[in-house]
Amino acid sequence: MTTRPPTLEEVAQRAGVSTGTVSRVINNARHVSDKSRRAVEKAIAELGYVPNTAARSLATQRRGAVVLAISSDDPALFANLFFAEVITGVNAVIEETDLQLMLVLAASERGRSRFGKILQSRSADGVMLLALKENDPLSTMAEDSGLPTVHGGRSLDRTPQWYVDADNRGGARTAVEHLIAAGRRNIATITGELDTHAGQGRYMGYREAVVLAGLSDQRVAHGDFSEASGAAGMKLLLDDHPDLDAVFAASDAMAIGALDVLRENGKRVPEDVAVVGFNDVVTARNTQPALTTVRQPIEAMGREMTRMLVRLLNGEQPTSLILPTELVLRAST
Amino acid sequence: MTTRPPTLEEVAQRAGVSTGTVSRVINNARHVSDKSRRAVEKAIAELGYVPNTAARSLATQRRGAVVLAISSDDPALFANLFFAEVITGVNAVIEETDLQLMLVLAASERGRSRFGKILQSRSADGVMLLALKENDPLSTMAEDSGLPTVHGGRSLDRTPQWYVDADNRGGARTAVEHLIAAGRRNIATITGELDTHAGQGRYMGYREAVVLAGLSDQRVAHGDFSEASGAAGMKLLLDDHPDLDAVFAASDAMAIGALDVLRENGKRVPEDVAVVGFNDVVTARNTQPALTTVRQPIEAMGREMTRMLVRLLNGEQPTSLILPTELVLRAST
DNA sequence: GTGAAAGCGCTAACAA
DNA sequence: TTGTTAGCGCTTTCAC
Repeated sequence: MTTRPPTLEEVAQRAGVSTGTVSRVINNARHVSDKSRRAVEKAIAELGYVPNTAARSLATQRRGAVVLAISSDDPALFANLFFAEVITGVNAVIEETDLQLMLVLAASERGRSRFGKILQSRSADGVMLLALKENDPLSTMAEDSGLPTVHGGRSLDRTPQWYVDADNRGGARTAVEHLIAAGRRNIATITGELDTHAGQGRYMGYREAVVLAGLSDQRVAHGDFSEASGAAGMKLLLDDHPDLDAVFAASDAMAIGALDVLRENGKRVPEDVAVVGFNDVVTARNTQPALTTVRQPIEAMGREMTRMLVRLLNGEQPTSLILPTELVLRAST
Repeated sequence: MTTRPPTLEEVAQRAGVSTGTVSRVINNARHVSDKSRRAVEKAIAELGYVPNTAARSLATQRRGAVVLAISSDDPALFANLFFAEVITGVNAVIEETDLQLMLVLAASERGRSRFGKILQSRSADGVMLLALKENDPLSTMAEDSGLPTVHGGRSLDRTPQWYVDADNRGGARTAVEHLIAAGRRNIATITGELDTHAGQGRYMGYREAVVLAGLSDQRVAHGDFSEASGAAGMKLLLDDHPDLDAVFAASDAMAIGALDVLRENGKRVPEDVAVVGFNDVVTARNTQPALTTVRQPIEAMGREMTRMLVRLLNGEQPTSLILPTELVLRAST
């Protein structure tokens, strides 16, 4: 059944021209007469010719593929949603090109070494890296490989040359300013991991907003983005600052944990305490009450990362990007 | 900077053997003396040699890659979660092999034609298909291509040769039997789209359970898996069968819609009406009350699909699989 | 057990 | 504008 696909040479014979001409038509180079072009196109259509990608790669030294590497040890749900959205964005741009998308989930040691192999064997022309953790080994590997690399997000230690990130700081600031505008004065925050750029940025955004408004920035609990840490943080805050009237949580998961604790402690949301989260994953809509949150342009990040990489592959100079976030108002504020 | 990677020939020179021998070592064929083998391995290590995949593909006529194609027009959230989990499972098995994973999200016409190109140009050795819709064009394309193809899920019209599916019928039956065991007698269902295998199977499971218990299977509303259709279905059921004391919804989203309507109508869950969903996506845990649901082994589906494809590529005969589901008990029943 | 050499299907440089 | 041909880096016969 599986009959060998036609080769370029067969197309040439059928069209009555040389392989060089066929190749020129396919890669639509100049210097081809209309006559030959038409003959070749006819032959291609008749034979159902499709170029052999391996042969082409070997000849051109280009792979026609890019890899999206995701390094995730994170709590499954958030990470899943996040990467699904990123992939959707990436795919949208990839579809407009002739590139193919290779996916590497490099959580394990094994995954990392596979990623290394791909880089070394030049199986891909470029890489997009979604390193949700700091100091990710993948980042160094990609750099060492010399392949064009675009990062999603930044680390604290060093800013990659090409990256797309969400405006964590601005988003947090806007969220807290919203609380202030709504008349809240004793605003607390539950931070994410402060050794991440996102965690740091969101904390800075909080401080900026409260300090600029002449309010105290001392109502702080430190979490790690997880629901449990949000609950724990909320308990601490309630103990230490019983006067608080608003909480900005650096993730929706933490906000959800905080909501639970507030409910247990008989605090009404938003009457007694307003709550804002960050992310807008599914859950935000289904909490009680629905959670006001800062929406990140996750799909757009995927799109822009891909556009950036494509530019890089074309030899153009792209610009790193910080994408704006959006405050989504719901019942919790 | 980007210096050309070492070739097999260079390894051969360094090791003082022929390229043939190096190749034999790399593909660990027999007929290599320990001496040569060691020399070659040393040279490989020293040079940091990694085979050029394009050249290898050209020579072997194998691509060393499989494609996971997802055809999704579905409501973003569920589809995202679903495919993220599948991908995780797929990746886990892929990591154990030398295969590379290509991802094609073929929602648009463009995506479909890209998929076709991949098949025709033999850029992949096999394909995994996650066609969330029935009668998906991708399915036909894959079949026509003659490439080994494994399906996730089945369609109603025809059962693919190789597939992995969840036990929709059994899961539904178990869920409803649970309701019966809990003393419910007037059990309703909100079905999913009945032109899908999953929708049909879950409906059948419901009927099986109630009929076998000597109860009525007439409390039925038809939905389309979406939250809105769940709400609509629940309204109809409440009108037509005010005596109902339990609802089995064929998706969590519909269950959530149903919960809202029940609340609006002053029905207590689970006191007045017990509710069971199907799927166990994130939201299920955060509903009020938390939703009892049938959990599908989504990640396992990804894993098993991949194992099946790998077997096919190895020329073995796999067996199509129906994976068991699990009832997750929470507060809503 | 090993080496030599003929491809795999395409591109690109050079000649014509 | 077109044809010819030498690779691209690997695998795999076939001799030895």
